[in-house]
Amino acid sequence: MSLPHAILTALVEKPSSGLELTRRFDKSIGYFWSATHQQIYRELGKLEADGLIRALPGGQPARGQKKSYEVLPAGRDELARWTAAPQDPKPLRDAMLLRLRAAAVVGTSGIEADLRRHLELHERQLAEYEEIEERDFPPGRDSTEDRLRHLVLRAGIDLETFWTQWLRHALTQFGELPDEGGRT
Amino acid sequence: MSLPHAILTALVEKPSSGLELTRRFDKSIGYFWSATHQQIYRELGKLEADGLIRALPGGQPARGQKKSYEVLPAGRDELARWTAAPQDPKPLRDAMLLRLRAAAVVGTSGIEADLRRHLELHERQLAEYEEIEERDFPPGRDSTEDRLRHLVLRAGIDLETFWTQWLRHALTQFGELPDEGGRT
DNA sequence: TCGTACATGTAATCAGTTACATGATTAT
DNA sequence: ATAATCATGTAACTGATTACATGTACGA
Repeated sequence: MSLPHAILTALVEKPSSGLELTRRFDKSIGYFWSATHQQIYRELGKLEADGLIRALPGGQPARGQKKSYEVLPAGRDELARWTAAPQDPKPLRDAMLLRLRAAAVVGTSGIEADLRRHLELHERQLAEYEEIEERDFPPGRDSTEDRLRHLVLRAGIDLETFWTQWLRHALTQFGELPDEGGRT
Repeated sequence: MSLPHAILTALVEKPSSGLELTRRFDKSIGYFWSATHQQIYRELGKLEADGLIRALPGGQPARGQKKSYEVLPAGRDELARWTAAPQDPKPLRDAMLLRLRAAAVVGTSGIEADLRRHLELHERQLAEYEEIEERDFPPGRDSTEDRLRHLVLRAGIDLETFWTQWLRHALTQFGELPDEGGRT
């Protein structure tokens, strides 16, 4: 149940319309909690009905017209409550690891190309994160808020670093492997 | 759409009943693709209807009676097809990172205790993985199948190592932070 | 007036979770 | 007999994804 809180966080940072939120969920917050515009509009409706946010005054009408929201005190309270409440980490769920486990019994043919492709994708993501770090967190002077945001970005950087290293290591194994590991 | 393939992989490794699969999904395969018994029984029904698996001969009847399944050639083919097919990595979705981002705007009070708790949980998981590595992959002699399974376990170990390090780093930051970062 | 980008939404479907129901087997 | 455990399932709900629908504003 984190999507409403992701939206609240984004709206506290800056009041926005649905489409603006959608764009921000394509980067920034979306780097660790993605959402589509359909999810966002639905959730905005619920949050408004629950009295956690409201449409910015300036009476905008219906369809096709921009409608911006801001967080109400109740919304800020709910966000603070959720942030402090204990939550168990979700167990890992990764399809590539599953595919390698499957490859151990049905053969590895075909998977190597996709490992290479994933390596490229993770390298690209890592480069993007590192650009952001250079741009937004120059060495030396992080404010309190910046320090936390930097910490989150560091997690992204370190995770992408892990994946690129692990994928490179995986690919070295493939040079030594027969193309078919399964008993077909 | 990976659950059926996780089950196929488990059943190729060893024909099993629903409950046996459930137990194996609490460890082993479940370490990177978890599933509850409800999901598993539902999926076993679908896989049987689709002709990818079948109940082991020895005419078992209905409720309360054990019923084991094995993978049919069509199931093995489908698993090989899925393993080789390109799939995009799913974007990261992590509630703890979101909570820290939220903490940057509504204050950090309360979250530190949960960071410590997460650190303990990840340390425990890491220790468990390392035991498995020692027990199942002694240095030197990995077969082809073992090499792939070891690779997957390494990913688990390295990921847990990352989390423990990152959480420790995060906690050092908290010593220097005021309890309230938000403008209440 | 036509196409394109902006902007907000609905509907259907799918995957995962939670709560509950039912029967068989075994030990006390 | 009865309680605990093994074993298989149903039902309801929630969250996420995919496809589609509708309307506005603006430039060519």
